[in-house]
Amino acid sequence: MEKTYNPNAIEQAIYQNWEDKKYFRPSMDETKPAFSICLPPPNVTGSLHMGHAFQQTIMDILIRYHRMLGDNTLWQAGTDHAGIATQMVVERKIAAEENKTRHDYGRDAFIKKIWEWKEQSGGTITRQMRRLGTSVDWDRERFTMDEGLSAAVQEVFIRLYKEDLIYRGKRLVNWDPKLRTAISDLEVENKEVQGHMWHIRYHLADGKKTSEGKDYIVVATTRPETMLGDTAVAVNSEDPRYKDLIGSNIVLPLVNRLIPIVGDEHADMTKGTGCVKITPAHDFNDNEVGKRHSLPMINVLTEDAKIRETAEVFDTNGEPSDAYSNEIPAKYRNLDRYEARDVIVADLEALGLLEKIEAHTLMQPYGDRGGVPIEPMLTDQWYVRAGILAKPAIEAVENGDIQFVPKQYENMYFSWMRNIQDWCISRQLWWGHRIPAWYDESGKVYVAHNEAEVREQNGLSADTVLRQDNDVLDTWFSSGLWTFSTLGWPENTPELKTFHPTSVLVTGFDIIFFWVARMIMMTMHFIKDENGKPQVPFKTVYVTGLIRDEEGQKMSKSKGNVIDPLDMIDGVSLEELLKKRTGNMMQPQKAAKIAKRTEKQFPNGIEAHGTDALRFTLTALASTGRDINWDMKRLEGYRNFCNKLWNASRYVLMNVENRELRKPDFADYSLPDRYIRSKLAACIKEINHDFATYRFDLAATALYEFVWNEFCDWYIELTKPVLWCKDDNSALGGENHKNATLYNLMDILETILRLAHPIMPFITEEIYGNVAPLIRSDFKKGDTIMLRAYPSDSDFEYDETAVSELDFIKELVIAVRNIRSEKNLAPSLKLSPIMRGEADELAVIERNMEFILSLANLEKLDTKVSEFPPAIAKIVGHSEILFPLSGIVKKDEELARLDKEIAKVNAEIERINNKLGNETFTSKAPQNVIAKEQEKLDNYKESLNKLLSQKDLINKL
RNA sequence: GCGUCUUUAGCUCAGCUUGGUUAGAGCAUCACCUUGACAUGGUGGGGGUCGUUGGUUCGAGUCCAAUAAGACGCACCA
Repeated sequence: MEKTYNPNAIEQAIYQNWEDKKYFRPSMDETKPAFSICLPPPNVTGSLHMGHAFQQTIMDILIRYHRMLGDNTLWQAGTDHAGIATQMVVERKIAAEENKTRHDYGRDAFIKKIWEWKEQSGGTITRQMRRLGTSVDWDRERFTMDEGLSAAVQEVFIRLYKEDLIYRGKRLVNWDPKLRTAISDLEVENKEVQGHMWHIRYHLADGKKTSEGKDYIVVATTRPETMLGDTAVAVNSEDPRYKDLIGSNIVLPLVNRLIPIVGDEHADMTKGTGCVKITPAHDFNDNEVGKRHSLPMINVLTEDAKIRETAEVFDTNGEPSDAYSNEIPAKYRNLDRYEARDVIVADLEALGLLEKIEAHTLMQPYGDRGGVPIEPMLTDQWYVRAGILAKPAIEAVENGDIQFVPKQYENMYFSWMRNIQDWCISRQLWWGHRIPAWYDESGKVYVAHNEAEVREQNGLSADTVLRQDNDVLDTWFSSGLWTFSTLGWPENTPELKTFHPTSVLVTGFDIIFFWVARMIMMTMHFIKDENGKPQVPFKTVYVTGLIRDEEGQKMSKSKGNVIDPLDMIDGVSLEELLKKRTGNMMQPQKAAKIAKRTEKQFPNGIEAHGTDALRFTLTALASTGRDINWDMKRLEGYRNFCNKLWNASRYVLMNVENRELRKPDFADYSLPDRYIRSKLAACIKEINHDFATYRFDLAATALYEFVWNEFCDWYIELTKPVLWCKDDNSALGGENHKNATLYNLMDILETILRLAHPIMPFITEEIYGNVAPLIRSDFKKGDTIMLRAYPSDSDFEYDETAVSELDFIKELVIAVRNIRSEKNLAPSLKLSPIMRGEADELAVIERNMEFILSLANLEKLDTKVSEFPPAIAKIVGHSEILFPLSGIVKKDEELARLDKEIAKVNAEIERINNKLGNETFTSKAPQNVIAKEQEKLDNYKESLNKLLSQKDLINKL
């Protein structure tokens, strides 16, 4: 093995080997429990970010752990087709390269172009996943537009339609005028913007007056251009100012449309003027008001949010209507919505109808893809009746069939599911699953698998003209089927039977509504067990926090604070990092600031740390449900940990070189041998428990603590006196002892590697290849650690006596080191202290003398002295270690040290005395607590006595 | 407005479920040490009135209430 750990040199070759050998496939051993995870399919246009790295690390730990437990383990992976995102990527590409739009191509040719792009560039993220070491079954990789998955999507659509759970209707949707498609309210991002509130006078018709004698009322709006579509003004029915006007009419300015005043609870007497203009075709609240009062709806906007040539007038049910003229004043036609706003405001002002303009801060909805304000728009769309599907989905979480970790996310789930709205599933895009619906010339709709089936099922002749719906389905519609469509549904495959329901879903909380909720609804509707009971898609939902930057800010391209996980693995130069962060920006004016901050934070770029260090860091920070503020220093620390493990392994291997190990007699194990076996037993138990309870952070800490603080700091040091012992007749000497300790070193190391493998797959595999063949006869060169058994509680025994004896010896060694440091004694100086104390403790010392002399660097440690010279003393256990060093040490200094110790012990004694003297404590506290306090008190008193007599002794010098 | 979460050492975080040693870890910091696995190292040290206030209790970092600051979700936004 190389002297220094160099992850770059090992990781990629190891992964290639794993993948070539198909180790990631499930065993398909039906006698073993099945364990399966579906990877939340990343967007095919995406690249790996810290959130992916985090979640995939967690998933890979679970998968590797269960695979090593012997479970029949499947990690199902793939990508989704990301309708809008992918279409935009390819549109930009053809615009840049060929100066063409998708319309120049035409639908079929454009879709072909997207497939070409997908073949070439769609694999970025899956290539990156391999660098993380993810053990997904690549042979089963799926894409939501695959033939099989598309068949599932079509089948689901048709069945839901036949069950009347899908319908088509003219409804108000969130419309992205840039992308010219409906988007879901979850793709809408509300941003605070500075706007205005315009107060506009609407004159009353027929000479009516308000109670104050005015011939107009005032409405306030932030979107004056929508007034072209007003079909009423609402006032509250209780409002004394206006209730008498209900039923009378308004003359809508600029348009001269006669519209009614209606009484509706939506109008809040305490807000604004109390009068609200009602535009049912362009506002969600107004739309509700319109329905309550059967108001017509007038659409005045085109699909790119310009004022129309002529308005579309519908009745309250969305049927074309001639209740109002469709004319729009000529000067506003074809103006963009914001131009129209300016012109309309100016015209109102000119007419003296603009009462006032106020500055107003409002939350404006933006499309998160297109980046422009969305517009509520009246369009024909397809909907899923989500309320009906939500019911069993809510129950599944209520009754514990599905559990969220951490639990508080269940509240978020419930609050969303209990107010669920019908789900608009149609999108006006070309890339996606085209809706399997056909229309005849009269507009009648037919739903079936294909046009031929439509004709056959409905007895339509060959010359009946049919045209297919132009729209495609929301990407989430297909990813909502992910857990079962990837397993082969609607075919009844063995995989579906074995791996469904899946075991755990690992995802970010931001996706609970988008995806988790829909997956639960869809799965429970379509997948039933042999008793007809709806199956859940997964039993546990593990929700991760967000990875933020070191200041707690969200990582985003626009903030320029993104750290690419691969840059932490491979390293990156400052130049390269600056290029990544400031190149190709939406807001180039921020580039200078970002560059400055980046230069300050990473003056030398980012060093390579390797995948294992990155994974370990993510694991150590994964306490449940908390956001993580990323800390480079922690990554460095865990890279050092990898190096530590690497070098400890080198030490072990160097010592077993050219040596045949044999399983030792138990009697030949040294005290440290038995001690480390006990600590390992505890560590194994802890880590198994932590994995079972999703406390990956605790598992990582336990491993770190054991490897560094027990194995390296103490045990390895304690093997040196045995391995270097020249005297075959000493207590530690001889071939049997050497063999036992070496075997034990290998035994422990081999187990550590298996224990650590799910978290740090590469370094453990690399070292294991060198270690296992020397000690495990069932492991052949070229085998993998991946498929070895995970360490279990029963592999090692916990020996309490060994632990307490070695703890005592550690305490003794630390006491010597302490004195050296306090008294500024050179580490090379060989000391010869003496012991005074209890027979039991002295016996332990005698039995392990060579370990103590070696670790504490002592000439000798006399336990059989009866006359004690003046000395510096330290309390160890119930004994004292004495350093007869009066010549070197100043009397005053030593007295001061003792006084400090005495004061400390006295403070403790007083504290406990107070406690025990408190009658309410002794009468109410449980016996064992009191006994514990009493024991502590006795120990402190014993220490105090020793310190006092020591002080006496020094004083007499 | 409603709800959830967070607040512990200079920094990043455990500990709170189930109240009971002197509140822990990594990094940073200080001193010493190039000893034959490792300077990406070793040894020893310093550093915290656990956001604030009140309550319950013999006893509160831990339970309860209020409050402050921050994050997030939902609703509202004429």
